[in-house]
Amino acid sequence: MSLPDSTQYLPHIAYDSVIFGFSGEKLKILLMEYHNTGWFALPGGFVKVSEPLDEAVSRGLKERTGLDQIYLEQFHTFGSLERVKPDVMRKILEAQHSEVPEKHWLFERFISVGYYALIDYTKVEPQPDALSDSIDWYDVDAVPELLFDHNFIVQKALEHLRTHLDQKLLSVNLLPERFTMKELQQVYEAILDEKQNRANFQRKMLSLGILERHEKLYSGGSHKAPFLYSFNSKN
Amino acid sequence: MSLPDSTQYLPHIAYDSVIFGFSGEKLKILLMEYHNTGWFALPGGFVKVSEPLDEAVSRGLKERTGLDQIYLEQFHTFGSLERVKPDVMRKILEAQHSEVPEKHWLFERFISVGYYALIDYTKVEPQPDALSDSIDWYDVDAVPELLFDHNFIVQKALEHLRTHLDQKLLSVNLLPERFTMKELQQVYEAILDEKQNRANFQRKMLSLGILERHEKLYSGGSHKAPFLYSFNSKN
DNA sequence: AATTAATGTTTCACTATGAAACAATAGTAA
DNA sequence: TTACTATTGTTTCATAGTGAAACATTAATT
Repeated sequence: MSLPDSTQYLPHIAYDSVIFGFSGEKLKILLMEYHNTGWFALPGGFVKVSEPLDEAVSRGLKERTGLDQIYLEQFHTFGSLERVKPDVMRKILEAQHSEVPEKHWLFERFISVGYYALIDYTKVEPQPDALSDSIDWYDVDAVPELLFDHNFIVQKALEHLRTHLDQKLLSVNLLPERFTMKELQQVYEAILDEKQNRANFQRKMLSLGILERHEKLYSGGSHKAPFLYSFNSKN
Repeated sequence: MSLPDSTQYLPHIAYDSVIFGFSGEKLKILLMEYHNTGWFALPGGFVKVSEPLDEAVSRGLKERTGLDQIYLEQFHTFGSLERVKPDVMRKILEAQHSEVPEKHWLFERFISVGYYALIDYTKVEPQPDALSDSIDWYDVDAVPELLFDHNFIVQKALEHLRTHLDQKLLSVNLLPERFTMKELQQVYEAILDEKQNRANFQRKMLSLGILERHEKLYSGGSHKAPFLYSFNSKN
């Protein structure tokens, strides 16, 4: 495999994406592990010379998750000098390329635009990219040490997600088409990292007028069966 | 005057700043007018090769306003293709340089990071930069047509400011050290673009526990004198 | 001393919210 | 059939917050 071509991409500009999913219990993010290094990092990429920034991120996300039409939000752009670590980048390339030149555009300074994505965990088959061994889900409360400033980026993404959870009804994107009230509450609790009162949560959600109630879900348990809901597409 | 040097700055990366001030009645922003073109744009600039992004913006702001230690917030990064207009950039340069080369780094595609600043209107003597004739205050509800996507950038900055007004107590930065409750209310009304109820506004502000009450301000009017307040520095 | 205009405060109805109790129900077991 | 259990759906009640209006205070003027 050859090194990425410097003429195809804008130099100095990258993006990193924090891809959130909900396992049914915990909030998780996708992390990559680089070949032969044991190093973890966020999935990211570069912007083609004639490609909108947003589209570059969508493209990368599609490659990594197979999903199209994902909920994507830009939250911050990272441009400190501490994040510049050409040696690390060199080691990553050397771990799988026999011939790495002295100078290369990937060793220069990058300013990175942070995006987060919310996806239906059940629909994804994570795909590693050329540089990485594996890509997998990790609990947000057990993220390993990441390269560059990526732990900081994850933290910022979480903050942004929390503060905008309500106004944007973000939970839509983390659940399957139909879900129970309990599942919805669990998403909220996972994101906000705090318990919600069951009765009040239900009242609040129903009062928003964005939920449509469907048939009951008979799970086989010896207790009342919950209704299934979907988000009202009119909103 | 010579053209800016391509080796000194990161190519393809710019910033634009929406600088808000409060006149005592209206919310205003600083706009530049380019030499010999009649064109208006946001003040912006480029990032030096070894300079943190945030610092580049602070530096530009200091040059434009003379102020240090300004409240600055990054709100969005703009990377569409529509914003790429090399012809416009060429005309701006040609309007004051006799010799403009066919190729120049300023004519290439730029991704721009948007910041907004909140400053004390009374403390500023706006300073034009090399490319601009003048820099002046304009009411946010009467912004002229701007170059590139700058009208869109202003709109996004306003949205961000509005949604974060309360949580970050942003009004601090738009007022002088001591101010009346009425002035504080006027800042809120100017930013939110809607009237606030006087009694409730006062109650809410006082209940936050962030205001310190000082002596009264005797303006000479034949009516009760208002107290002066300052923001409690403990917060 | 009366008047005026702006500011400071209180009241009251109404809504929102947190905690708890109550009601309904799908399955299990007697 | 009938109790029993676990979970979900709903109601109640006390409390806090909010919007609109009225009331109270006061600096200057007449």
